[in-house]
Amino acid sequence: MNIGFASSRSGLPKKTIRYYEEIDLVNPSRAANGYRDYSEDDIHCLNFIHRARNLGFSIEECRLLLSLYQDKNRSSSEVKSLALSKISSIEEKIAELQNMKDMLNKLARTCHGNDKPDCPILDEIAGARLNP
Amino acid sequence: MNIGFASSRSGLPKKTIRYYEEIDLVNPSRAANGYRDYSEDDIHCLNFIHRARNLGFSIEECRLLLSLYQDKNRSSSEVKSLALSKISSIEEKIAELQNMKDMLNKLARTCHGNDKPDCPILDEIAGARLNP
DNA sequence: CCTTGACCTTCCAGTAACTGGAGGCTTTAT
DNA sequence: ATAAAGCCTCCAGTTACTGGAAGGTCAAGG
Repeated sequence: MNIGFASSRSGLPKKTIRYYEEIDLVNPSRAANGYRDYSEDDIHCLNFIHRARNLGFSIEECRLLLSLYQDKNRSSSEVKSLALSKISSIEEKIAELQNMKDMLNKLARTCHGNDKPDCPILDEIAGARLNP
Repeated sequence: MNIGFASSRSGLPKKTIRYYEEIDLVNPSRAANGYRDYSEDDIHCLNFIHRARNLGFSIEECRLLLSLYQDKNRSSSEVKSLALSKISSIEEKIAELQNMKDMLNKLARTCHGNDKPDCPILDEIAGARLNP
């Protein structure tokens, strides 16, 4: 099946699917006219990648997951540790964003938000007296 | 003062400071020998940007904040609304990450993590039966 | 005066993961 | 026959830097 169909079957944009071929992630065969020709297996891989990306795995992690997925001798612990380390890096990101949010909230609360130039937000950013 | 000093005064890498000049964010004057020569005002701007970046503002948002900061006729509401919209986009990101984390946790809990190939994580990614 | 090392300069390339567009085939439908 | 839709490749741009090469400048020591 050609790329448009592969795109609707996988939910990935055509551009992205071509990109995945360029980086050697999913390599479809080619039809006589030069069009990409995706097999059911290829679609399966695209779906797999799509879901792993939604779980926050990077492309390189997806490549690894895919190779584990296709390796009948894999150990599940390898996959689990990848998942766990991904969880902790997500937790770090959340904490960092939470910090930003708290600080911005603190700033926004003190700002009147009127048409006067007087702005505690800018003052604080300029002076870095967020936590005196 | 030259770039090394500006770097230690602002806490930004020299490369980053040069980049900020390249994109017209902070334009120092030049000494006779061609070296960049940062004024106190320039340092102040660099610090301002450094802190705004840490609060999660993009470069373009920093540019705007900086121009507001230097505009004596600004209205504080403009700054406040920027802060508020940043807060809500941070909240969105947090929610998304929280979702990823929950799903990964759900997956990791069901995986034995031993040396057998049997892996519910991969099975779920492959089949997308996360929320049946 | 010369050298050494620490500065500084510019320019080019690379990162992650796509996305958009130009220019040009092929297929399908009317 | 022709128009629209779909496909192809290649190039450039996105964000915010980061690393490195090749080379100029400056201060200290011998």
